[in-house]
Amino acid sequence: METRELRYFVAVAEELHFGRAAQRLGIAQPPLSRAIQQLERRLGAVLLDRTSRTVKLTEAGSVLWIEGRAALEAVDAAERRTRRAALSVTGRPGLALVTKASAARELLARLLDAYAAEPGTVPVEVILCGPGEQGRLLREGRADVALLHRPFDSTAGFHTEELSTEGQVAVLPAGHPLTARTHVHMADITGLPGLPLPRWPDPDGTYPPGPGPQVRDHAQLLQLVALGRACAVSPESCRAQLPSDLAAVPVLDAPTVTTVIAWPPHSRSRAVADLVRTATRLQ
Amino acid sequence: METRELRYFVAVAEELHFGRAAQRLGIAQPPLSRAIQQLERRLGAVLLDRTSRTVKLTEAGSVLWIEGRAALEAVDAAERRTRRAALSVTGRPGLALVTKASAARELLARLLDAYAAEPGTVPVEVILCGPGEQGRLLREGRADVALLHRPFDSTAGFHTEELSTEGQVAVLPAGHPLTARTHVHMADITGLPGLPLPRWPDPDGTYPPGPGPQVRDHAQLLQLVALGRACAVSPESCRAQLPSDLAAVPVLDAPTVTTVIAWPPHSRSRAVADLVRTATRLQ
DNA sequence: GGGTACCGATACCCTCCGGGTATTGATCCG
DNA sequence: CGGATCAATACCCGGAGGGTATCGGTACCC
Repeated sequence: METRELRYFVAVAEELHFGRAAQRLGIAQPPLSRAIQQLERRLGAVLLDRTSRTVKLTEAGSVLWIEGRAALEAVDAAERRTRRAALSVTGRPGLALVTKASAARELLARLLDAYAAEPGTVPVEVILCGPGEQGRLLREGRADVALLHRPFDSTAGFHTEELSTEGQVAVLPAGHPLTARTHVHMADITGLPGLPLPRWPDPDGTYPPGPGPQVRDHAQLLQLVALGRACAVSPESCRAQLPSDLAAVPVLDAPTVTTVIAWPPHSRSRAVADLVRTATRLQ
Repeated sequence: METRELRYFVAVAEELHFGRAAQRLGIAQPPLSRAIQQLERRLGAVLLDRTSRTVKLTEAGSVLWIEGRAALEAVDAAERRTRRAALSVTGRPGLALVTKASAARELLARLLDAYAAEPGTVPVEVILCGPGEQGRLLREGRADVALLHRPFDSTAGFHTEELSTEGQVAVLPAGHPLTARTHVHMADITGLPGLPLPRWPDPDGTYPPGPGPQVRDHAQLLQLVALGRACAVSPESCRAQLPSDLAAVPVLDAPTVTTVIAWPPHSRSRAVADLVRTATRLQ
């Protein structure tokens, strides 16, 4: 199977319309129809149920859609990583590390310092992204390693090593009655009048229904808490970045957050291995 | 990047010889040279250092070799799974489960029974393979789910759920002095005169150096123990399959063995999800 | 040191595959 | 019934991909 055929099929599977799919691919409709027919013949499988009015995926078509998308991602990742590796000979970055913009600031700093101090290391490019995007960047080959936070981020199909675990704290406006307590429980903060927990976007970018304001990153979150419009539950380490108008109280029964370093399972690069080793020896 | 180009490059990267690679690919050498040049031009990266006598991988070439192989595996897996999904409409198997020939016999039986009893299930084809091969079969798309045993099998880049954990026992010829003991430690059995621990093959099929006989599967192992040529450390559940001329003694400090069910991380199939759910609820 | 074997690159030709335009045929809708 | 929509078919063309012959450079050997 050629990647061209796969791209064609994925386009049709997503548009469920040959004309639109062809347009999206930048080709005419007839060659697209032919390519799909040929693919079906070669696979010995009907991928699409089509009348002259509608196009639907068959069982086999659904499988090829999911599996094919993953395969195309792998091909693109291979291409991107190769390009980056080629640049690193002449140009700068040898390794790209991705993490959430708002997390693990101190851990990351220590990691980069420790790694840079090792002999034979390469420059590390740090990519900061929004929550939940690390996995995608890693899969797409835009990064070589990631710092993830369980259970928030999925460790989807990567190798991981645990780096540190921490409890969580409730982040509240300074002066809120609860800030006088030495600790709270989840039950204490889930139903606070006027201070709902915010909603984070799903992986597809939409927000789950519910009360609470929509947030996209940690800065927005803190802003909302400062404004007295929400309260939040965050990993303990966020305390270091907390402005003076916010206060934090440990939440005893909130799930523990584990920071892990993750990388693609087949990675054989010496640089990735070194960085992971450095990270696990940090503590 | 087309899979054809990738296959060509991987062949050259593995042979380090254009002639042999071309032969392996079933084409002539000149078109292969051209294809690689074209790939290098498109990527803007030198992949191979070549003189008229030798061919070596560059840094970027190594990256593309590793990443490209993984990508090709993903493409092949997509193709195979699609073919199987198409067959399952007309023909038999809807789901392929792979496990070691010698392990989890009882657990597997219970799982298959429980799954078959659920509504809306599909036929499950059971594939038995040698130790350490499950991951490969899963990656290649020859199977949809696998039963693995940590820490022996790598859970490489899959999603997993733990099913059960068990201790390990030393398997010895019946009548051996140690069989009188209620338990032993690793130290008791590592240096037994005439009863070395056998050697298992590495993933590449070669055996690590050392004393101990070479074994490829559990049957060979038991055979060797029965012959008084080796002793073994195996998961407790193997006791049920132990012939009368062998005896088992718990090893207190041997690593615990965890049976996990594993599947490709992007799998969206209802059948896989059902099977996993059934498995986790087994206990 | 020249001859030779080896090996990747180049030159050149040819075929067929992938893409384009024009049209058909089927289905739904007013 | 007529028009609109959409996938399939018919037909043509250009170029990408493959083959053969040959070149040019390097190591080896008598």
